[in-house]
Amino acid sequence: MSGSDVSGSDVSGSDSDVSERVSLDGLDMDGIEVDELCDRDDSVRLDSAHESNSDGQNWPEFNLENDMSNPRLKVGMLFKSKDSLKEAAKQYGRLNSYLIKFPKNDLRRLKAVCNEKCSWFIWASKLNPNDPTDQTCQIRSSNPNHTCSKVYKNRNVTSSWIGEQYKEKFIADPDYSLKSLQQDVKRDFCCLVSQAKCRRAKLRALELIEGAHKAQYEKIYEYLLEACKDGYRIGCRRIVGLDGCFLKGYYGGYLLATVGIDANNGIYPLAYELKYLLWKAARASTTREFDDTMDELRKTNQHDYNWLKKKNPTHWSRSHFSVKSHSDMLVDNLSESFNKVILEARGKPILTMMETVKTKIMLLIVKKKEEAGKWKGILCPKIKKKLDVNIKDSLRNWDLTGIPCMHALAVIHVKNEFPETYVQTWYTKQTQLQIYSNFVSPVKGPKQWASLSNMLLILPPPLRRPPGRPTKVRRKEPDELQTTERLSKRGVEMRYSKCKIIGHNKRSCKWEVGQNIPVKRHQVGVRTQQQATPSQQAQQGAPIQLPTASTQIPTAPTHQEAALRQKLPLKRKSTTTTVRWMPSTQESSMTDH
DNA sequence: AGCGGTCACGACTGGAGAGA
DNA sequence: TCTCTCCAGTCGTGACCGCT
Repeated sequence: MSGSDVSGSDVSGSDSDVSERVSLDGLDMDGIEVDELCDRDDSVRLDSAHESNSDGQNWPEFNLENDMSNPRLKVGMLFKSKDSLKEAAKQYGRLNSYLIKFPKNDLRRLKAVCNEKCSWFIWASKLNPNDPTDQTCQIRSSNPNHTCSKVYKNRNVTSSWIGEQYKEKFIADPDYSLKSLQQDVKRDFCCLVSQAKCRRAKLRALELIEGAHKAQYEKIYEYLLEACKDGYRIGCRRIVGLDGCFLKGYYGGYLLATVGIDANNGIYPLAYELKYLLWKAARASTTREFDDTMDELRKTNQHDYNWLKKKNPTHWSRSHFSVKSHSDMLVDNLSESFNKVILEARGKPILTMMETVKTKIMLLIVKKKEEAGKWKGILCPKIKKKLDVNIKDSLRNWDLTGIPCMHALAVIHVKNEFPETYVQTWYTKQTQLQIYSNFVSPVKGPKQWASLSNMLLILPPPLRRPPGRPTKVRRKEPDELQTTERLSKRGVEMRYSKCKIIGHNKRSCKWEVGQNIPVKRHQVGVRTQQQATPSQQAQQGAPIQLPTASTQIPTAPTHQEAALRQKLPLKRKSTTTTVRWMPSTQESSMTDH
């Protein structure tokens, strides 16, 4: 049996009056000459079709994976389910620029048509309607010929479909723009798509590549980084840097990173999570030096002194640090360094982000371990250098850092001993090697993660995203260095380049050029009162005030655009508006009653 | 089985408005 | 200019029903 090939005999806009319509059941539909069809070798009746099938004849079966690149829908063809047939018909329409619709679609049958005027159709029904377990569906009859022209706006070219088609492009080029996507769809599928659709397509593609944001939140419990913790327990000193970095992903928020110090004073990631006088007080290594500096501050700036006095110096001044920490580090540069390392991961869904961070950590651990292996001597190089130039005269520094001060070094030399042996074991090469002896093992696939069904499900933070483009760049404090500088446009006269009129820009242009005609919404059936455009004024006999500087003829809206404007949607509901930029448990709501 | 009709629901979409 | 969110309209879908 060679069924009629619906996709193959594409005669778009053909003048063939004789429809090559084939029906398996031999019914006379719309005046089709059944006898004539029956005389043809390739025409088959439904009765014989069923008989043949029950006799074991093999009808061609549609393969959703292989046949989708060029779906050929033949009469008698079998589909695993009605949905498979629908998808195949849609795909046929997308690839051949036809808008396929399904006016009849119920539990036992499916009819696909092209449009009202086109004679193309497919009729299919369940092979075994009495068997609820068997979803197999067969094309019973069809007309493969189109009597319509092709369409360039296809509803079946959905954002999801575009996203799947162009997934690879987004992998190759993460900065693949919406404009490029729009042009590529137009070129590849002869289909005009809006930018909004392209945007959703991009979201879909990124979701396919990186995983859905919400789905990943639910897996956080099952995702751990044990190796990091082990390394910290073995060799790092009891000091950690805790710092947050701003996330750019869908749910926003902060990543709290906990970073330790390794033997060589380098950063060791544990888990993911004032001016001159201020610095002088912070760097003071003795309480006496600290008190003197604070006195100086009180005399110069009482306000700053009062503010600083309220802070516990054990948290910020070297002079009050516990000697147990074995570190004199004042700032959280280690955390900032870590934030820079993970910069590229911040916009991704949570687990993808953590995986990216983990990969960075794995590489870091291997690199550090290899470096440590090459060191000569018992001390880490940075510490050795520090020891060589240690000119600090405070004994407390030895207590605080574990590295002998200048006086101690002199005594050690007098005693003819090695200064290295007086340095705390925190700084030895052996310690460094121990810290990096653990590897971050690759995480097994999600299917192999231990199920924690007894735990409360983690949901993404409740979030209502306000209109407008979300912030991706952290707002800098006034005293922070601004990366970009722009000349202010305050006081500069605006001029919209198309209508050439001074005093407004594109957005506020009310001429035809700008098309920003104010439309009253929220009035169903009420004709909108618009400001008359020059052409409308002309029609009404009113004098036209054309822009004098204009050399361009404003483009008139198309009929479709005009119709759309007539039917512009209703005004948005002015109900309670909840504005919450950052996820929080406390809902801040702005009500406009 | 083929076909036509109605209706509720919801996915998808375009456009407005906004920030970067 | 680009990108983003939200809103409301459009239209496809599925579940009915009934007639031929």
